Amino acid sequence: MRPGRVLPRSFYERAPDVVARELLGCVVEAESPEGVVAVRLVETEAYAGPDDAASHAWRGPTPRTAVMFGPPGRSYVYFSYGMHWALNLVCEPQGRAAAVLLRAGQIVSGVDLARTRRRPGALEHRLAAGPANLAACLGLDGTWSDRPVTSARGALRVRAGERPPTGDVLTAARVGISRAVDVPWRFALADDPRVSSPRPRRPPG
DNA sequence: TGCATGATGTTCT
DNA sequence: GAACATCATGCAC
Repeated sequence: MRPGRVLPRSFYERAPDVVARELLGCVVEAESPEGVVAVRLVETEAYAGPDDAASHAWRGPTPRTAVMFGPPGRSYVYFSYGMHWALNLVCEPQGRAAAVLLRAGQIVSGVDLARTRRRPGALEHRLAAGPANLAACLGLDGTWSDRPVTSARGALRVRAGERPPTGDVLTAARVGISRAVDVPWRFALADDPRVSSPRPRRPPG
């Protein structure tokens, strides 16, 4: 796969559902002293600001969520359930909170390193299935939060990928939340085994 | 194949 | 004190 250009800040300066959908097929790269792991995204979710009851930013900025209110094109890495990290990309102009949660992807580079960070015998299509697994493959923790992802020289960056056909993008309700459960802001590539469960279905028609 | 459960820190009520 | 943008395991069917 020919590596695409690093996505510019303007890409993220839009509504989170638009960014989430267009991120499918793009490649996230995390570079550390151990090496580089690259993941082609197959599943994302959009989260908005104070209007979205499922969003961390719903009740306004806190020390944890301040990043979401900052400039777009930066990382928001949060710790959840006492043991997992998850990677988000901040969207919308500065002052408006929104982010895209990266839920699952295909390892396209650094598979061995990713497997070392997960489980020795892990199957490829399970390595980065789920937001915590994805972050683990990339070797992320809280120190990776609030970093730009728009610089080709940065340790964390996102490259343009092959745009999937519109008919291959599934839309569904978000997973693992208890508020605003009907908002269809989960996006995934159809028929990709790495999409975390429950698998979304093709829209009717 | 599918559900109940434990691990465990940060945030909010 | 409870909830939470989770995952792997174990056991029932």
